[in-house]
Amino acid sequence: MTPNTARRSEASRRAVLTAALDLVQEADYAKLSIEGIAARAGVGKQTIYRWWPSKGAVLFDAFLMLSEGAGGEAPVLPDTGDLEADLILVLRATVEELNDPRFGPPMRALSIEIAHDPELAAAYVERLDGPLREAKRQRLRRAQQVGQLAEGLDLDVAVDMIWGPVLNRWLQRTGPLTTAYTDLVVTTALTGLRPRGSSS
Amino acid sequence: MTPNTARRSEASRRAVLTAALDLVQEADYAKLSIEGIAARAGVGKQTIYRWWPSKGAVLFDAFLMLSEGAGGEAPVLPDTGDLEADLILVLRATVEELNDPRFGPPMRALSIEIAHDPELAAAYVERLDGPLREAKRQRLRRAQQVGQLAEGLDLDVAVDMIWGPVLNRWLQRTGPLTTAYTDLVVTTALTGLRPRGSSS
Amino acid sequence: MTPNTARRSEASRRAVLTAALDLVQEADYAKLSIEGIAARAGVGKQTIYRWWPSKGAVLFDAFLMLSEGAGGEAPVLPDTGDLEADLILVLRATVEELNDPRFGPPMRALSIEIAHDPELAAAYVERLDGPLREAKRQRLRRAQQVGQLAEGLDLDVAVDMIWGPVLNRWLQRTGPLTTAYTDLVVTTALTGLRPRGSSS
Amino acid sequence: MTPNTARRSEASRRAVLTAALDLVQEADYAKLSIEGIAARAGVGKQTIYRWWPSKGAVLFDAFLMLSEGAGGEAPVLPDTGDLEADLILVLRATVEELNDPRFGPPMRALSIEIAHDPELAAAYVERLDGPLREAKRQRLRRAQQVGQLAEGLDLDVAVDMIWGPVLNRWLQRTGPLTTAYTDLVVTTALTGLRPRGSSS
DNA sequence: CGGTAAACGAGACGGTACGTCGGGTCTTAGC
DNA sequence: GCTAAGACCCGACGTACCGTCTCGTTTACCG
Repeated sequence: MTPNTARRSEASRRAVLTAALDLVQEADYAKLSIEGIAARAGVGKQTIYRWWPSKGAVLFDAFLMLSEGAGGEAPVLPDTGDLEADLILVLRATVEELNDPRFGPPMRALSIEIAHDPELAAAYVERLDGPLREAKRQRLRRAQQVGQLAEGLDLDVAVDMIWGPVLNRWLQRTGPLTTAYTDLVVTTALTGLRPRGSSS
Repeated sequence: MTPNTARRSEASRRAVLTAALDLVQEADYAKLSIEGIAARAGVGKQTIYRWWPSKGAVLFDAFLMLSEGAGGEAPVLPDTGDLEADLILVLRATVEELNDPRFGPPMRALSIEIAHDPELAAAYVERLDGPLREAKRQRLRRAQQVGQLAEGLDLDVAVDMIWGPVLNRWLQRTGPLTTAYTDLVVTTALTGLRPRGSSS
Repeated sequence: MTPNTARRSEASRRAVLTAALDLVQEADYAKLSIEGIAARAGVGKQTIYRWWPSKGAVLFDAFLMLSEGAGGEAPVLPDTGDLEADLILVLRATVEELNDPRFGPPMRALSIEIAHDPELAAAYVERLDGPLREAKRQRLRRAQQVGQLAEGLDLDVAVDMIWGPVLNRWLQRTGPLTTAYTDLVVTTALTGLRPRGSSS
Repeated sequence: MTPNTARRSEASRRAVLTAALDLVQEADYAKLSIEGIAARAGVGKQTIYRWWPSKGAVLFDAFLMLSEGAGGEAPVLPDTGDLEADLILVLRATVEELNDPRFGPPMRALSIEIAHDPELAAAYVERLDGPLREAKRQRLRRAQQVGQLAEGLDLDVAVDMIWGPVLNRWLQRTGPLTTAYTDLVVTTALTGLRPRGSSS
C-alpha cells in the first residue's frame, strides 16, 4: 500500500528538504512550488509526490530535519530558579529568531500552511509544537512546585498566556515584535491584570 | 496614477465583494480564485485587477463591507460593571463566531492572507483590527478607572493577553477552541500566573 | 441610421488614418490594434468604431487617403510607344515599392485584411484596385489598337498575366522579388509559353 | 534544445491537427484560437505551445498531414500529350477545390498565415508548395522536350504565369473564379499577349 | 551473481488559474 | 451631439504549476 520505505533514497529525501528550505528563505513563500523544489533538488516531481502528500508536508519535514539536527531529542528551557528572568530570556531568543530573515520566513510559511491544513496542524502539534510545549510546561511545573506559580493553575493556559500574544502579534503583524514588548508580556502575565490585593 | 475612483461602478464593486464572501464560505479557501470571483460576480477579470492589487485585498474589502454594514461606526464592548463577566461574554461570542462555518472560514482566509502580505496586514491593523482593538482598550480603561485593573497596566498588552491566546489557538489549531478554555483564559489573565499574595 | 457625416471631425479622421499608417509601418502588422491607433491618434476608441466597421476598413481608408493625396485623380501608365519597355519600367517601380519597408508592410497588411474580409475586398476592387486596373487596361488597349497585342485578347486576363505572378510571389513569398524576375515575366507574358511559329 | 520528439504523443498530435482543420472549416478563420483547438482536441494548451510555435504552424502541419495522407509521396500532373488540355483540366480541379467550402477556407487561412509570417512561408515553400511546383515543372519540362514549349523558357516563370493569376484572383478576390477564366488564362499564357507572327 | 522489482531523473500530458491585452459597448464630462 | 477618456464584460493570449502518467536508468534485494 504505502511505498516500501526501505528502498527510499535518503539522498533524494535530504535534497528535497534542503531545497525547500533554501527556496523558502530566498524568496517569497507564495512562489514556492513543488516544481521548483524538484528542480532545485535535482529530483523528479514524482519522487516528491511519492513521499509527501502536500507542499506543506515537505516544509514540515524540512523543519523536523532542522529541529532534530539542531540538538538532542528533547528541548529543555533554562532553569536558574528565577522564573521571570528565564522566561524573558527565552522569549527574547524567540523574538530574535522570528525576526531573523533566515528563520522567520520559513516559520511563517509553515504557520500559514498549518492554518490551511488541519491534518498538517495535527502533525505539527504532535511532532514539533508538542515537545516544545512539554518543555515549557515542565519549566512552569517546576516553578509551580516551588510555589512561584499558583497552585490550581492550568499550565497549558499559562503557556498560551505567555507565548500566544507573541506568536499572534508576529503572525498577524498587529504590532512590532520587540524585546520590550515580550518582557512586558512576561511580567504582566505573571502578575495578572488586576491590581494586587484586590478581592474580586 | 490610481484610476479615477469617480467613474467606478458601485454595482460591480459590491458584486465582487459579495461573490468573494459567498465563495469563501462555500468551499475551501484554497479554491478561491480571482477567475472564480469574477465569474460568480458576473464581472470581467480586468475589473478586479483594476481596483484590487491582490486576492487578499478583495477579501479584506469584503470584510470591511460586512463590518460596516453590520452596525454603526464604532463597535463597543458591553459594560455591566463586571469586567470578568463582560469579557467572558465577549470571548464566548467570539469563539462561537470562529467556530461558525459561515464566519470561521472567511476569517481564516483573511488571516492567512494577512500573514502573507505585510501591506494587507497594515491595512487590516488600521481599518479592521484597529477600531475593534480601540473598543477593547476602552472597556479595559473604564475598568482601570474604577480600580478593577492595575494602575500601570499597558492596555495593549492586556488586550493581547486576553485575545492573543484564543486567536493563536484558533489559527494554528494547537488545541480545541471551547468556551471552557476561553473562560479560563479570562480568569487566569485577570489573576495572573503567580500565587495571590506572593511578593516577588 | 448611419452617423451624420456632416458633424464628423475631419481632424480626428485624419489623425486616425495617419496613426494607422504610422503604426503599421513601425511594427508588425499583427500588433496593430484599434486601441493602439486610438491612443496614437489621441482619439477615443468610440470615434473609430463610430466611423469604421473594422480595423481593415481603417487601413483601407488610410490607403485611399495616401493614393488620393499622392497625385491627381486618375492614375496613368507611361506610354512611350514601346509597350514592353513601359511595362518593365512600371513593374520595376512596383517591385521597388513592395520591397520598400515603408510601403511594403502596410500593403501587405491591407492585402491580408482583404483576404480575410470579402466586403473589404469589394471596396478594394472598386476604389483602389479598380482605377489602377483601368489605367493598366487603357495602356494595353492602346497597344492593342496599334497592333502590338493580339486582337481578341481579353485585357483583364492580360493584366492578371502580368501583375498576378508578381503579386502572388510577393504576398506568398514563394520566391525573391527581383527586377530580373519581373522583366522575365513581362517578356514571357508578351511572347507566350509556346515556341514562336508553332502551329498547334 | 528542441523538446525530445521521441516522447511526443502521436495521439495528441493528430487530435490537434484534426481539431484545427475541423474548426477552420466550420467557422471563420478569424475565430480560430489556440484555446479553441485545445478544447476541441481534448488537449492542454501547453501541449500545443510545446510543439508548435504559432497558430499558423499548426495549420501548416494540418495541411501537411492532409497532403501526405491524401496520396503517395510525389504528386504528378496528368500527361495525355496535350499540354493545353492537361493544364485546363488541372486548373479546373484547382478552382473547384478553392471554391469548395471544405477546402477553400482552410487554404485561405493558411495563405493568410503565410503572408504574415516569413518563417512559415519558407516552410510552406519547402514542404508543401515545393513538391507540387516540382510536379508542375516536370509536366512543362516534358512538353518542352517534345517541342510544345519554347526552348529558352524559364519553367518557374511559366508556372507562375499559369497559376499566379488564378491564385492572386482567388486570394484577393479581384474577380470571380470560374473555369471560363482559368481556361482563358491557360490559352492566353500559352499563346502570349502579342499577335502571332509579330516580329518585335 | 544475475534477475527483477522498486525507486529514481526526466519530462510530456490534461488541466486550472494566472495576469495582460485587446475587442466592442456604454457612460460621463466637456466643448 | 460629437468628442476624449476610460470603465465595463468578455474572450483569448502565453505562462506557471498542478498532480498523473509513462519512459529508460540505477539500485538493492533475493533467489
